[in-house]
Amino acid sequence: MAQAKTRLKMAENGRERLKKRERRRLILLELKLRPHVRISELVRQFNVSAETVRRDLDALADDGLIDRAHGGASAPAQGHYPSLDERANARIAERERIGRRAAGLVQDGETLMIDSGSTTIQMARALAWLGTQCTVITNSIPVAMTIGHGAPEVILCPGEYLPAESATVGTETLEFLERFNVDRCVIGASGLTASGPSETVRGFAAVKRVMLQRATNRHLLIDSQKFGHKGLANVGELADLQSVVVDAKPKGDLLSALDGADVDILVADPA
Amino acid sequence: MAQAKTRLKMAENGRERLKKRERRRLILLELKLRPHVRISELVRQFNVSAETVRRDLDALADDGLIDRAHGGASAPAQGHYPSLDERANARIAERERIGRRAAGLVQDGETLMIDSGSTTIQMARALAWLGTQCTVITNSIPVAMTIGHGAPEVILCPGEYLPAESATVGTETLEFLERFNVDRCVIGASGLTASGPSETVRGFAAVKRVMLQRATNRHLLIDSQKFGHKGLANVGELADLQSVVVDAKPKGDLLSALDGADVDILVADPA
DNA sequence: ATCAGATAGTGGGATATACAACAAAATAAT
DNA sequence: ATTATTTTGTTGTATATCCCACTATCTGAT
Repeated sequence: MAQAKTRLKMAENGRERLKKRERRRLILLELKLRPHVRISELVRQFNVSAETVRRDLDALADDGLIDRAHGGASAPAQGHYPSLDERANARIAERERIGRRAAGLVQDGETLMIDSGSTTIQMARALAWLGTQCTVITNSIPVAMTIGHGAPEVILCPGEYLPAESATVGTETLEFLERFNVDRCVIGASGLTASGPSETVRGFAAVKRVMLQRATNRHLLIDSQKFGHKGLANVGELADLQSVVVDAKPKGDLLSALDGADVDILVADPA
Repeated sequence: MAQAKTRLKMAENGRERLKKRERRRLILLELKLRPHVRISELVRQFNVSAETVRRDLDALADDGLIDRAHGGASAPAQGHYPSLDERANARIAERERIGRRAAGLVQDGETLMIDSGSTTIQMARALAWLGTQCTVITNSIPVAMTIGHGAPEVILCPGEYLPAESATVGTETLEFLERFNVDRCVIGASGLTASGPSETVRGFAAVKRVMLQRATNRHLLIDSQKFGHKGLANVGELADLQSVVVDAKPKGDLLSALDGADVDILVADPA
């Protein structure tokens, strides 16, 4: 009969489609939670043909919202990391060396604070790999998750969650850290000059400062590419550090300043 | 000549293999940076056969270090929840309905506590999608990360990090929660009977209890499959709840007990 | 040096996915 | 109601991946 007239009242807010939109919304939502979805999964989930899902994924990929893969799609690289060309790979290798060197400093039974940052994550991996029996306090979720799979115990700091950095910051973080005294702290930085380490993300400088205050041994992990570079906020002075762990020995001003401040320079073993 | 004996001393600490290990280490490294790698990429990168890469990926997947996909592999869902086998997939639809229903209860400007668990993650997704302007306190890292991409502000609880559940527990968590008073709390549970909700994971029951104490409105999100099931530790009584959000209305004992305790039963809209 | 175990490569058949063109169905517009 | 447009499903073929068994190579140990 003529009952088709009583259809949904969609015309109001525009000429947009519904089913397609809904599917694609769910796909994006799914990829916020899991890094990868397969076409075959989505076919079952939506009860549509594989071609339809394929078209959805292609459309979303064209908009740059997802990364397409054979048989599925994944969330766009979360952190804005440089693609894996030669130099990026090389730098990762150096950070890993730094991390491994720093992890070697940690003894069984120690307590330590670990800062957020890509270099400290590498150290966390090394620490998990070594299986050092220690207790780690961190405001970095990747560090917590990495170490969580290894032997050490992990305590996560509270605070406001920063999605871009996957870490917590703010007064809650600072207050929490101030309740502890640890054997060691390990921090990263955006830059290192003769006047000390500095950081671009503003809330992070305060976290690093508190960690430095609360630890007996204080280490800065930093890539040699950051020598001479200056971030927005100063973390502290060189004298606040006990040692810097680097992939290459600094030169000139920075070297003499480090020597003058009595900071140990630990160069990671090559390869 | 016979000088091959003086080969590289790669194996640092023991009788472990080298080439295979190195490849797999690099694969894991790659997946820390990007969410997905394809077998064809790795074949080019390592100059090995596809079959070898496939074996690497299968081995890593067996160890739970990566998620396998057709043609490649992806990083394990940051904080891997109980694996999503066929049945888990089927229940996702219902959990999402529950989550959406619960998210609809939240008004702009409210403060709320959200528990850990797969159902509450679904609610977090709905909340992020709705863009409700609220402040969320949670001990669940997936919840924090999901909401972090949306409008709401997120405060993460401190505490001991449980890798299996990707959440924090312990006295630090409880103390932290006790410092707040919120408009709403949303908890999950392993089971629900006439004597109240219960939980299997050890430290979680205490967290849920504190959340219930600190909130004006108290909601339990639970899948109808868990009706009648009983976990290890009791979270509280039915009377501690203000409402339960479910995908299907309970029956029998449970229904009358809920009515008797004056608990609202909110059934999620189908489809 | 020889041998045993582990590791990597090769080939073939089975399966899954990609791609393109077209048909069917649903929806919007007239 | 009819047409136009969009969306989805289907079919067929090409390509990629998977899986299995087997062979070749490497490594470490006796």
